Amino acid sequence: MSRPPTIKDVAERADCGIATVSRVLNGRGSASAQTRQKVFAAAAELGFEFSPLGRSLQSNSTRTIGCIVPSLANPVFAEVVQAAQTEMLRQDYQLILACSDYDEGLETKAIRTLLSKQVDGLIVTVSDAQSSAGLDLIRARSIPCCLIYNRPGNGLPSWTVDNVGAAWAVARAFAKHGHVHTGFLALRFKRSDRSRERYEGYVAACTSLGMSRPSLLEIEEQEGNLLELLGGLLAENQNLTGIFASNDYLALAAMKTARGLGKTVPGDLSIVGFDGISTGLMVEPNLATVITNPQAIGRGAASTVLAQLTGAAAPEQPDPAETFSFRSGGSLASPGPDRPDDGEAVTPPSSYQQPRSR
Amino acid sequence: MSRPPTIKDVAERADCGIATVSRVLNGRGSASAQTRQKVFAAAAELGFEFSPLGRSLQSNSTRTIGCIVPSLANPVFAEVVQAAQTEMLRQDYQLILACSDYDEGLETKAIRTLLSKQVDGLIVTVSDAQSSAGLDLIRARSIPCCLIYNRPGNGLPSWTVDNVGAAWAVARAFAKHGHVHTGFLALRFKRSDRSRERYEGYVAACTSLGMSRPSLLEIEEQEGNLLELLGGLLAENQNLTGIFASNDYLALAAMKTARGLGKTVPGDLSIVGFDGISTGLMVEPNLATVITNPQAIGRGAASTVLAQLTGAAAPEQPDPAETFSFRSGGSLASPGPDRPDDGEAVTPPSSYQQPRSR
DNA sequence: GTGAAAGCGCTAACAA
DNA sequence: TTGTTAGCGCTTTCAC
Repeated sequence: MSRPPTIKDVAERADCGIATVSRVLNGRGSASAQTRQKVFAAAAELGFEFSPLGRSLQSNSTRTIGCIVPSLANPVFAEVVQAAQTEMLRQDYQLILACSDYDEGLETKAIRTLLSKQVDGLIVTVSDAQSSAGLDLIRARSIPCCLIYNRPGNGLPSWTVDNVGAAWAVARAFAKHGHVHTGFLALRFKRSDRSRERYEGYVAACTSLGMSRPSLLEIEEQEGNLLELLGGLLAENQNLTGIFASNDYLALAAMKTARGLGKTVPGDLSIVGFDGISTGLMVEPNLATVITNPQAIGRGAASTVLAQLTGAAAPEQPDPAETFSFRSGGSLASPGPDRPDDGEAVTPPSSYQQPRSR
Repeated sequence: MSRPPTIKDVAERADCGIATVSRVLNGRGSASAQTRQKVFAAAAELGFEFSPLGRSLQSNSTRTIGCIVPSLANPVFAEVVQAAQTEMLRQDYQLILACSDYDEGLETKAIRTLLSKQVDGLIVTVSDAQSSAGLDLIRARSIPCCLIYNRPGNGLPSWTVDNVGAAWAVARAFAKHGHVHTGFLALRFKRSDRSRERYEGYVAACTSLGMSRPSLLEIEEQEGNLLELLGGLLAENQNLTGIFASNDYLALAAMKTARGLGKTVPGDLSIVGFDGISTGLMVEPNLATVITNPQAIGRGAASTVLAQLTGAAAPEQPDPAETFSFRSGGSLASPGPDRPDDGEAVTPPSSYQQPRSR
């Protein structure tokens, strides 16, 4: 099979000029019924398709959107990316993916690379939206861009979760169950402004609600020995009756670790996660957590960028209160002797929430 | 900020021809030291970068690889994609992602789209490599392509897991523990040749090992009510003492469901998964499973495609026996009264296996 | 209604 | 050593 036919081949076969082919096939300008016929026939016979390359060079647009997330190993980002990709495809845009591995340097490098690749827009999560060199590059080129999971700002829109509101919901849940001394468990705290936002919101909420200031249980890096590190942390913080983990995976790990230390969950230690990944429902007891909707975020961010490109109206973002809902679960109960949770949701489920599928 | 400078701008500023700029900046051909100096200076001052578009049009290559997987919601694919992306980036290639959602039609459509986008190569998982229309398109254009998780064949290489070997390992583990009546649990069985391969291998192994022919517990589709569907299946198959699930997520769901039916795991029902996702270690009891290495597969597939592009030697694939290892766990024990597993691995861990990170 | 021609940014062949 | 030129596939004036 030789190389794909070009507009020239079609013109030759239809016995007309290339401009005519372009016009006919693009439905622009005029052409006699007969010419149209011939051109369509020729194109069909040759199996002709426009080369996006020639077009891009000409139009200076690639119908391509760059997407940068820290890691697909985090199912939340995996879902976001997939949803974004699906939405772009609907509008005939392609998604170029890059992972920053939670590294600010790689982040900036990836942005630079994608920009030089002439992407028409970007969807990005950075570790710190306020101080990101990469975002500066984007703004300098004034290319459509939408953040995800970052705080909006500096002129860039963002689809995210109301971290502070969610942290308050968690604090209220702990308070309601009579917890006083709780901790906030985070991985790579320094590299994630969303994690910090959750923490700060949580601190504010706890103190406001009359609980003691939550301890910060921080895990720096690698996780080969995540369980060991966690074991150390939990052992050092025996006074805590509850832990709010900055994501579900950590929460599950904490449950596991607590068990390993001979503690019962929720009897000796209550645990609440964040994200609402479906595995949280597979464990015993069920994981209490903050449910978010990565699909809506991915779809929304994609629409936002595409809207800027096409001049369409930007999609409306949901009310912050609708960006999450609290799910109670067996992992949260009153401290002391085991007592099952009453199952009452603190935040009512909203229509924004949708069943997860895989 | 105006549009990025072109080679012409540089030539003007360096007071020379555009060809000279091209030569100097690309390090091809010769140029006097002085000219070189001027060109470099001009390029630097202008912040010039080659436009990949012009280059592509010229060279007929986009430095872009398409990647199609069923879904990123499956952490195995998420890891594969990320690993592939990382490897491509190392060689300055971009990764365009598309998800087929386990739909053969979308699969073909995605392949068609990416081909028309002029990707230089493809990394693909199809639902059935033997009968895929999309793969035919790829072969027709003779574009470098590497399958993942599919059986190699029809001239296309594939990085995958030795599904049959792994199924045998699982069967041997069940046999060793004295199980006779077991079942194979699969989701979307019809749409996944890898799932079928695991099943067929498992059937062969069980019968060879003197166990009864395993039942096929099949779940068609959606999972909104996955747990309910599973409940039904398990209830209908009370005679089984063991279940081999075609992936870990299903395995975890089965554990949950079994508990819901008042069964103990592994006392009343032993469960073995497939994939080795890290969450399997967070549950109680630990999930016995087949550990695979998606990262190696993603990296390998990427290298394989890139090698074809650059003419480098294709990376060597690991011995099939090294593509997986069996991990024993608390979810597998002898049927009857609870008896803890002895923890002995059936397949020795190999250097091919690496710690998962997220 | 239609085609010739310029030009998008680049590389490579060919002259000079 | 260097510049000129001809495309790569396409869109878009602008004459005809």
